[in-house]
Amino acid sequence: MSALGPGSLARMMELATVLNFETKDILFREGEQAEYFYCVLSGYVRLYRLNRDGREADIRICGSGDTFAESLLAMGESYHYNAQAAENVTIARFDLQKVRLLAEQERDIARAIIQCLSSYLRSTMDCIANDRLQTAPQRVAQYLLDNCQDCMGTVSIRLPFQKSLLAGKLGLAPEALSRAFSSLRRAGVTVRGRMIQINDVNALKQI
Amino acid sequence: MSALGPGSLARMMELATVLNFETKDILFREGEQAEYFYCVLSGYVRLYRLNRDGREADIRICGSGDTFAESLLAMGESYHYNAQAAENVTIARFDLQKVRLLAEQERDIARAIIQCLSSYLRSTMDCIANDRLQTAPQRVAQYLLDNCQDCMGTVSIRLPFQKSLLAGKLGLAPEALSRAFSSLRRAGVTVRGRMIQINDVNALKQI
DNA sequence: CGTACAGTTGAAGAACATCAACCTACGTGG
DNA sequence: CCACGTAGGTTGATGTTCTTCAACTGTACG
Repeated sequence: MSALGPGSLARMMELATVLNFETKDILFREGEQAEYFYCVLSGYVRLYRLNRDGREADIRICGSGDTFAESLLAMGESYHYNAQAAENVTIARFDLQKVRLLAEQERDIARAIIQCLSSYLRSTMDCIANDRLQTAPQRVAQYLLDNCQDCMGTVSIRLPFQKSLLAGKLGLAPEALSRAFSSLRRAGVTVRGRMIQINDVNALKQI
Repeated sequence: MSALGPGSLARMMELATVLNFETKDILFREGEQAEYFYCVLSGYVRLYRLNRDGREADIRICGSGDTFAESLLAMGESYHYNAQAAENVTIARFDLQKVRLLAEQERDIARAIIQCLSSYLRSTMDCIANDRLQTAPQRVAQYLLDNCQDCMGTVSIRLPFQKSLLAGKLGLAPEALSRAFSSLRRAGVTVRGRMIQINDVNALKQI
């Protein structure tokens, strides 16, 4: 949105419907007819898939400012994952068909879509590489490092969501995340609820 | 390309440089200044990342018609993975900066980029879900099913590349792929070199 | 004070990686 | 024509990593 000119911005805002969902509400399911794409305004939304046995795997955790199901602007008939509110959330919903038409007319909207898709493609590819290269403690260490701004000496971080959600985001069972945290204690990471203190950022980088 | 009008197509072709690489040649490395994006014309290109110990993990295997590094059209300064020829390949190379300008002018080029990014984003998200939900035999079974067209009764498939490349694509060590194939024998899958015979497609779907 | 939920810990097992040996198929040079 | 070397693939043995299940702990909230 921040990349749009005033005219396009206004026309996008006209198409937006703002909605609230409560924790664990399902926004849509895999296979459903896709009519909208979404932008998170507050809270977190979990995108996940099921296997035949009903086991769930998170694909992405969307926070405020993130969009999802945008890739259906180009191709879509139906959603290919489930979306669930991880907590009480506010989202903006856009009619896919109308945005498609708008993107044909307005260059800056098309450009914003390209930016957005590129950025998600990149982070999704990063996710594959991390899953395949890193162990659980390494993934957690990287998450912490990615989420501390200044990144020097001693830092404190507050997790923005539940640990079980972080576990899913990192492709781990909640127990594995817990064990990863406790194995990071020897690297100077102290966990108290959602507060995480890192004694030495450089030590963490060595993990 | 097939979605472009004649004018845009011609202007894109003007920007293309066709190049050949031999097996194991490196097209570019992670962190290098990005000047081009690529389209595979024949052969296969392996996109991969390294961890600190030098272990490699494949992110994507690109065959003919696939593009890569297109996400840099929106954002890029440098490549964020390595690209290596998995066999003798022919590729077309496009100057990123020039295509950026062209995409600003020509709507159909912007639309084609959106299509392309959407499709890769979708398949990359599928890859994450598969990695997290499926075991090695299941991934192999799904690969086989995805690559048999008619998909009824008995089918034969010829792998388009080496098994070690398939292993990397599926996020497995070569030994794990070999074991997965041998565990699929009881589901009626016979492997002889690159030829794979599936006795009963429906049985494979149950895996 | 009791209930519910998030998180931790322990024990067991599954799945995969790694290392090493071996087994082809193929091409080369004597 | 045969010995040899190489590269791709298989198989076995072993260890690591993570999942799963279960019991338990802490904490927030009515």
